[in-house]
Amino acid sequence: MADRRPYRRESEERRREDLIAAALDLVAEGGLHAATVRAIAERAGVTPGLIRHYFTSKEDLTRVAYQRLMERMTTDSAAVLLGGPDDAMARLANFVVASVSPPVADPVAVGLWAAFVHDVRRDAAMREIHTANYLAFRNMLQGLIAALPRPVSDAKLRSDAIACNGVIDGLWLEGSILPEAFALGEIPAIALTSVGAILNIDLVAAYQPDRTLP
Amino acid sequence: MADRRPYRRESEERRREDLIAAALDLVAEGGLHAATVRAIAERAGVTPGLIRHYFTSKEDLTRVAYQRLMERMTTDSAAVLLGGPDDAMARLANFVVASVSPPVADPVAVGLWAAFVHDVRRDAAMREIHTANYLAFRNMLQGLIAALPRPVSDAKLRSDAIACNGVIDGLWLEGSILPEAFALGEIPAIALTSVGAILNIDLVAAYQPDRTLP
DNA sequence: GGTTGAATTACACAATCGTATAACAAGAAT
DNA sequence: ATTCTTGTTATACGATTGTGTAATTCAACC
Repeated sequence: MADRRPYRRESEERRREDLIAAALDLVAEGGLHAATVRAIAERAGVTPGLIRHYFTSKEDLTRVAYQRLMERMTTDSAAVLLGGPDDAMARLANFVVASVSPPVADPVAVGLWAAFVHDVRRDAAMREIHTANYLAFRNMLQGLIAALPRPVSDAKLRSDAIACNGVIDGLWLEGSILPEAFALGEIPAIALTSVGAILNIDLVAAYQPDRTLP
Repeated sequence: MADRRPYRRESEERRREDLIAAALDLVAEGGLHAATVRAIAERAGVTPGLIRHYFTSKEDLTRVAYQRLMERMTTDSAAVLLGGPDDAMARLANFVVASVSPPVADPVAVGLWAAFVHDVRRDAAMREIHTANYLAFRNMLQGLIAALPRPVSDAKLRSDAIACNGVIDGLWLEGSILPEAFALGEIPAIALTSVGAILNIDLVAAYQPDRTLP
């Protein structure tokens, strides 16, 4: 008998995590069609058969990977809130800037996200994942807006959140797809001005960049 | 010998157009991976081999199809300007609404557009097509903004255009991907309010819906 | 320290992919 | 009518796809 490939047993969580990460890496690099079962397995350091041991199908893996991606993007945007200033306007300003700056705004991230858009339209499970994460992000934004010292109706609060989310998403998209079309810091500055204009507050003045770094 | 499939000879333009349309249809329906050479040929009513007669490769066909798609989207947005009102604010308002309404804003169109995003990042020719069409749209918007009766600097004009384009794109995206998450007419209304807030004008009042229809 | 269960590898299979090349046939030219 | 050009079909090929199943080997358990 020829020598069989040696291997180590790992926990289910670890293996699933590795496979998900490998899948996302490959989609980011080469699009959905580059994330083949064999390529994912190789990237994760296992053999192709193992994928079907942890996921019922490739479609299953795809769904889980998308969920992980969306989680990560929301988390990265929210990270700036931890340890930041307490002032409501400053918190909102920091959140807005973080949402259109790396690592959230990033060419690779956009390509990654776009790869799943069609599946979201077509697959009900994917759409559910998308809706939940989209609303989570928007509600987080709405919470920040609601904390501002200005009285508004619930209806206005909702449309303000949708509008601000729109600017953020749009600028995130354009700045990420065509980074060379904008000057350094131009997109974050425009984001602050626009969101401020929509909410009728001076967000630019409220912005407090992270000073923990030298 | 068995009967060979009968066929008619067509002009080069007609055949190329049919193949491009078939490719876009299939991408819209089933994503990039559904647009195989065989499926495109069948949809266009020809046999697979003919594709390689009109396009040097499938990649070639893909690029041409993307160019056609982008053209169509810009054209659809601009169509509302023809035969519309002369007032600068009304023209801008109508353009904004058209950009976030069907047929520009549409689940199929978004899926279609997203399918190409990754290729845009990776392929230089695709990126060139994207940049040209993105700037064409933004410049059209900037022209409408510049026509407003308000004095602004060139720099402000540019950032205003980028900001307004951002809101439009973001709302276009969200409204198209999750149409059921918004009330009828909610997205256009928010678009008018937001763009108006950014430019500090009352766009809602300026909006003049098409009255040529009964 | 065997024994056992399950994680992992290995292999096979049918389907489908893009591409290359040769055979045919439709319609214009002569 | 016959020839010629070339648009079009037909067919083949190797590579790659997702998946199903059997063979193995690791690591925990008694």
